[in-house]
Amino acid sequence: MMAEHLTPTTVFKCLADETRARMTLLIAREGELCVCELTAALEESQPKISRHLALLRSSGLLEDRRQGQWVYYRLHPHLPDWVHEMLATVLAANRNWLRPDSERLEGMRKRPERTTICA
Amino acid sequence: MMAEHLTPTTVFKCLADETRARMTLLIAREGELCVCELTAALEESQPKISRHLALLRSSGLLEDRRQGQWVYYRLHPHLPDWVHEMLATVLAANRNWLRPDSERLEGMRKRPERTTICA
DNA sequence: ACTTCATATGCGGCAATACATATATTCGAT
DNA sequence: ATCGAATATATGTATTGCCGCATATGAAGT
Repeated sequence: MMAEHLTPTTVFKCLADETRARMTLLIAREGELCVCELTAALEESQPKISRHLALLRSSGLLEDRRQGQWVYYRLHPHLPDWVHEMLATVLAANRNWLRPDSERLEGMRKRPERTTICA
Repeated sequence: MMAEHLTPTTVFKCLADETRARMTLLIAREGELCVCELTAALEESQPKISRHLALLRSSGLLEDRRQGQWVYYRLHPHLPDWVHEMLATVLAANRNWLRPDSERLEGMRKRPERTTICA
């Protein structure tokens, strides 16, 4: 169910759940995060995190890549500009709201090291 | 249930319904619209429109004002900046998506004339 | 092959939400 | 006072969405 159409409603539905909003903004902020990092940062169960990630992926908002035993999620590269702008705006104005999550992420130990293959 | 906090999730929940997203963007575009104009523009039943407007109002996204027999809705004046920015971004990039609604609005006859009391 | 760690998914239950229809309310005009 | 237009709400029902739990998949190492 790959959505290249990505209507406003679709995007808003994706972000209308607190877990998904926190995940998405954290990913937008960090660039790329794996499931276990999100599980730790949000302090939610792994199945719950995975569930919401699957929804965000199938909606076309996120893209995943597998590296070893980990699966990393990032914003989908073909995301329309307005979605990026929107996320940036929301992120900039709601740093406090996201702070607990980002702090737990910082404090997380044994974070998987990604081999920076990125160009 | 006036929302002074207006978290990202709250705002996104408001816009996660197609009817509400169309209404809100149309109002953001036009400045102010009454129920009958929205009913005509979206081609939806009056109770449906009214219900969604009530939700948007009680969430703090919209404000209403009564003039004669009509009730006009506009974006709530105390809306945080990021919400305005967000709506502007989405609106600018999705004019086509909103076009059918705005065209029906244009083509509507007997639109109530508002006595421009605005400052 | 077996174990371990990371991630994904099927299922049942529960709560939230949306809808259509019908009925109230409120205002302006007669 | 009464009528009609505009808007709101109430009710019953169907749908959707989220969750927890258990289990399945898949990769890496022994």
